[in-house]
Amino acid sequence: MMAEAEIKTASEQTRMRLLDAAREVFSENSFQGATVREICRRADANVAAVNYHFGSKDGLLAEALNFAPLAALQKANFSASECPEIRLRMFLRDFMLMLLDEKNPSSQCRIMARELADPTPALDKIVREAIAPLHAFLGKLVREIVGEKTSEAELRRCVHSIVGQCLFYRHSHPVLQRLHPKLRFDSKEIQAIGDHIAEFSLAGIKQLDKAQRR
Amino acid sequence: MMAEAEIKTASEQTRMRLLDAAREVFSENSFQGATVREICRRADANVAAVNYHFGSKDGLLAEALNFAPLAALQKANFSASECPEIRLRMFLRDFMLMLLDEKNPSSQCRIMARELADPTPALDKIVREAIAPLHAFLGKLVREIVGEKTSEAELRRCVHSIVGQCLFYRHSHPVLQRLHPKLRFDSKEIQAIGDHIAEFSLAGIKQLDKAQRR
DNA sequence: TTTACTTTCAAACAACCGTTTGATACAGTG
DNA sequence: CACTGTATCAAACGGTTGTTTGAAAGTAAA
Repeated sequence: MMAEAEIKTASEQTRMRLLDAAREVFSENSFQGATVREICRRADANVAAVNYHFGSKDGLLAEALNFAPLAALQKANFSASECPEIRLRMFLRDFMLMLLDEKNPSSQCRIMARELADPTPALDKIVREAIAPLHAFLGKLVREIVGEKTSEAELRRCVHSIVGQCLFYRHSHPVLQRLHPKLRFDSKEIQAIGDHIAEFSLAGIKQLDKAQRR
Repeated sequence: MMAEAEIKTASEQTRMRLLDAAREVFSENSFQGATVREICRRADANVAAVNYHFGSKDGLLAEALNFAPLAALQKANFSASECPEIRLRMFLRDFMLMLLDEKNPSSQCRIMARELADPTPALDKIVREAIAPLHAFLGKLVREIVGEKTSEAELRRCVHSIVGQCLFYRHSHPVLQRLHPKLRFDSKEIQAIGDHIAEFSLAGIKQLDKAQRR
């Protein structure tokens, strides 16, 4: 019954190897493009292992998703005592590192970004557990910056503008590589991108605030 | 040898039916998700027709792409005599209509947006003929607004911010439907989105200009 | 009509997909 | 030891994919 947390049975080890491989492959290919055979190859497991442990390819994806890191980011940010402008800046830095840094292990966000375009049976879970909380979090943050007068529709569009800028770099990565072959997305460049999005968005948000008073 | 432009041979008619159906199916599904059989079914053609007329599924996609409407938009905008701020506003309205309006026939932009995420043999053509010119066009427009002092890197990030906001609504359409089920993307809402992106971005651009002078 | 060429079509092809099967090895318990 | 449920494995299954084939139909000039 696994007394020690470190010592896992052989079965649990292959389960974890499968989950790791799945996160890798699903973040590199689309759901249709990712194959069970490739996942099992990387996990050094038999093709039947996926169906044995997770029931199906869908089930594997659902279990591979874990948005705890994203939630932790929001929680930490929420309890920070800084002003909302600085908190937005901080969050965007961390979020972009999570989205773009290859060394960052939380490829779940990359899967999430990928699955936006064509829906998967797992999309409902992604929306419920990751996207909806993220939009709510950003909505509150923006609300702190703009006044109460701003309508819900305009607030929502601001959140969309912020998220859209962030996801662009992930979605369009293959394109950006061809447009600007010399550009490297090291952690310094990623931070610069995060800062740019923060400044750009703060100006956009405050302009809306001003237009309201006019 | 086809004297009249309107009267086409039977062969050319099926070619066009195939291209129309291909644009439909490719804009609804990913490249991997779209099947040759479905395209031929909608075009009332035999399965072999695709390979006979276009060589392969790749070739069909390549020929189905036609970015003339997008280029026309840029050209018309470029020769307008308005100030750059208003031209940006105008362009974003038209561009969002092209991206989101189901009644808009130029589904090529929808295919383009779709293909950003996972590359296809046609991606090189898309980048060359559509994305690179689009970024160059927006780059010039933004350059007219900000001064000459702004660095190329920052200018590029502004373009990315604008394009990112636009593409977000196309990419995340399935997600937005679940987040805000009541929201309908009729042409009025699309124009409001375009205007929001314009205002939001203009503030972001000008803030960058001010930060420069500081 | 005969001839030559183009276009369509049903059928089949080879490759790959997710999933299932049944045998086999292996653990832990009595 | 035997027994039992779990985990792995090679192999196969049924289905779908893009593509090819070879015959049939259509077209147009000689």
